[in-house]
Amino acid sequence: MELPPRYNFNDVEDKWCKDWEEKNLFHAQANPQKKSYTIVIPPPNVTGILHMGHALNNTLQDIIIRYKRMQGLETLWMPGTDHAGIATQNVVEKQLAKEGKSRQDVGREEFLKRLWEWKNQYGDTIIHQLKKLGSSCDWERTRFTMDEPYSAAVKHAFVSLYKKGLIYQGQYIINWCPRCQTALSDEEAEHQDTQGSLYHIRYPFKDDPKKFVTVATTRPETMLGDTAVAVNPKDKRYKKLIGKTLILPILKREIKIISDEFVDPKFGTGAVKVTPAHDPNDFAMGKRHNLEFINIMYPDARLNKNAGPFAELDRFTARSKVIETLKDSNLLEKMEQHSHAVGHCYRCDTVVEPYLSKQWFVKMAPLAKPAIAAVKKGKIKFTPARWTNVYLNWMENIRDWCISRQIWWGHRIPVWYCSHCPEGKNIIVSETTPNECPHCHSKKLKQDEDVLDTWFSSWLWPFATLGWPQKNKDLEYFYPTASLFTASEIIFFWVARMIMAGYEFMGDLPFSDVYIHGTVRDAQGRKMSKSLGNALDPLEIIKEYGADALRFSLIINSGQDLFISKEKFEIGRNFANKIWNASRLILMNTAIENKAIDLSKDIAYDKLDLPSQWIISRFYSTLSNVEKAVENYRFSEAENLVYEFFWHNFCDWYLEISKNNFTDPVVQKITFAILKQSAQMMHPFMPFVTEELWTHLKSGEETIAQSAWPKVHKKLIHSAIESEMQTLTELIAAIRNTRAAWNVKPHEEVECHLTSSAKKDIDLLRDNGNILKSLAKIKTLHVDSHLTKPADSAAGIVGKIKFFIPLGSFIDLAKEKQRILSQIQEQTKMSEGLTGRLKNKNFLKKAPAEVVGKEKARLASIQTRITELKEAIKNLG
RNA sequence: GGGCGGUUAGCUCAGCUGGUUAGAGCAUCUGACUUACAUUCAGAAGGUCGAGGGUUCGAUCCCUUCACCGCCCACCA
Repeated sequence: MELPPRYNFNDVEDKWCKDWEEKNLFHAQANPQKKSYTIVIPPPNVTGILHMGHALNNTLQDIIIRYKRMQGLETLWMPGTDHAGIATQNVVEKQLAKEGKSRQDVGREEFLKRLWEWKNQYGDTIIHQLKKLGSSCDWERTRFTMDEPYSAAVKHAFVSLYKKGLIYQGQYIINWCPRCQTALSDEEAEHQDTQGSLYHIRYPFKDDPKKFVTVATTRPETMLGDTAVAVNPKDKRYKKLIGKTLILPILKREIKIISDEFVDPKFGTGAVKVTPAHDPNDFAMGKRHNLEFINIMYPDARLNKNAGPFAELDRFTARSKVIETLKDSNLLEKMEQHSHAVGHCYRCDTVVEPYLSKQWFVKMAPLAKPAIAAVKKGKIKFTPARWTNVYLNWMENIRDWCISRQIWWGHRIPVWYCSHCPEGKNIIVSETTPNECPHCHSKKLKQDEDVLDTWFSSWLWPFATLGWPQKNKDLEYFYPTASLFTASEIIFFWVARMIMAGYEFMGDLPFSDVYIHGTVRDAQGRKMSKSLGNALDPLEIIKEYGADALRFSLIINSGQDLFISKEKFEIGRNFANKIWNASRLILMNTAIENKAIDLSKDIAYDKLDLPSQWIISRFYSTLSNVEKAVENYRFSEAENLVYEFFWHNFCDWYLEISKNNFTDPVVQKITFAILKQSAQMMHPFMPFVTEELWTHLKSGEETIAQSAWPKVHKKLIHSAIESEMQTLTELIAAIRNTRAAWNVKPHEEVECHLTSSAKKDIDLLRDNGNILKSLAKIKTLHVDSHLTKPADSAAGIVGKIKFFIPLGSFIDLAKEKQRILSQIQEQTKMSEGLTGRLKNKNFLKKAPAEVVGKEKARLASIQTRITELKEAIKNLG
């Protein structure tokens, strides 16, 4: 076999990427003969470039998809990208800015043209990168949230919700990003703790300007929009003042003191300035008390004419000017340090402004109902389970969803206004562009300028990608999907909304399992980000270590949040190399004609020697445990299992033993069959190296990706065999250990005497003498049930087996004595502890008989061991 | 302010219904060019399982208090 000693992953991975795609291997089709297993990819943003989070997310999906595919299910992994409204628009705006232009300069139509150009040029980047990872998506189906059919689905969803009265338009305070100049949903405003100041400002009374009420605020510039001061009706300090008139400083506007339960008497001064147009609470108070709503800002957060002397200033400049002015007129009582959470735009990190504007909203409570019930009933399960509460908590307190965005990249809201009909009656909501007003037949219609929140399209992803609202076979066959893999940040944005959409539009859940994986961080625990410069580029890792290594290393570290540094990828690279070289050894030494070996039929298991029985048993018990682990989403455990089996059972022991017997056709068969099935077992985790090996292991034309997952033969799993072999390996380890302690050169062969009081052991040792001799480098081996310790020999014990290695000139009696003495000490300590426990009446009464029995046996063996050790010391003289 | 998670070897983490001597990888140290692999092999050392209290015959595991770290949610100006 002409395999090179160093596994060349770059070439191999490129080759199979191409091959799989050319064969369109992962294309799924409705097939009533089989059960379906569907995953929809969390669509990365078209602007996205592959980062470690994607790598982890997609590896997880690929593992389970490949696993289920091999298990014979019709697996569909639906890929695609999200148009990512604001994010993408920002990218192209930056491009324009380099030419010194704004989007307004070029106009909507031209700007959209630019966006599409950008999308067509760069939008597939991340798709290509996902392929390099080995993702076995159905690439033929790749979707984009702004594809024509998908857009139709979005419109359909909007219109259908509108018809049910679940979508409404209204003037409310929303989160406004002054840089993006658009509304944001509550989820899109990220709260960051900020050290700010709490300003205490004096508002003088109209009828006694020397007296005043002091209010506290963190945003003093908003005072220019104040239309009242509120106090708690129960607050004794202010009770008498309710209804009095104050003079708003600077603008000299007369405002009233009102009372409202909302006010917390304990915070600040107990008196709150009320700015109904710039604060959500004040907005509510404004409605309750019929206050005036004064908007003091332009959409870019400069102050407008209503701000009087501060008009045209930026909000933060205005803030300091206001403070200065108040100081000058002695109306600033004090400034306190105050830390509070300030909302920031999740796309550009600008401080968001609570801003009064007309927006579209979705009424969420009715949608949440079935989505809550589904999770409570366990129809949808979160893994890890603790996310269930996070989800339920949010859903039970859900607020209406602001879905309109004042940007241009996205699905335009399917609403038209008739310029002839009166306000309020002029709205036309339609899936298709209307020609005329249905009421007055006017043709003067104008479409709503806004587009929909990106998430208003992605919440339809599990079914809109399958052709909804059209009814078709695919939708019927592949929906509901099976599992969804995502990070916790996305639960509210996407997962919760998909569940609601699933029930609302499909009448059924979108998926039954939600797997929430950890965040990938750097070695210091910081999030990976470009600006910090700590981001490891998965593509670089793929180049340097291989995609299999990237995948394997990420997953084996993925118990919770991952702390990743470059060296962590060595484990995967080394393992791939190990697999490669073990295969070389086997392929170089075996001549297998019929490559389809069924270990349960083609081998006389009962006649095999211990190591062969053992490796077969180990393989099937590992396989069975891997299945359990994957089914329960315990991926890192699954990888640990295959790693342990392949490296430390198969390579370290079985292959080492078999090396000497490779001429035996039975050993060849077994070795080959185990390698072949191991490759299959490891394929979901390391698709490339296993696919490459498969070309040498398979009998037909199929790829390993399409091959059938090996069947667990329970009859070939024997714990007795596994424990016998364990005795043997422990004995070998103990002999090696003793040799090392005495500085016996590794290749120097020694004499060894073995004995045991159990006949079983004697048989075991006699049957496997060759193995002992070769692996423990023993020249002459003496096995005897009655044996006295040879002079000048080092001794050791494994279970009931004692071994002696005559060391002649090597031996240092004092040192050996010391060794044995410390062993005696250790054993005595243990036996004392055990004796104490076995004398405890409560223990004997309450502990299960099984445990008591085990402890008794343990004590007995420790005691014999102690006497033996003592004897050994006597023999030393 | 509410909620959740974490604290186990120098580092990163397993330890899945409480029960032998708490495991692995990396790093460290000793030794080995053994013809599959030095991305290797053979060994060693390293832990009062964050602290206190409780439940139990028995606690890394259950309860409780505390400390520190992290995350999420939140309209206290």
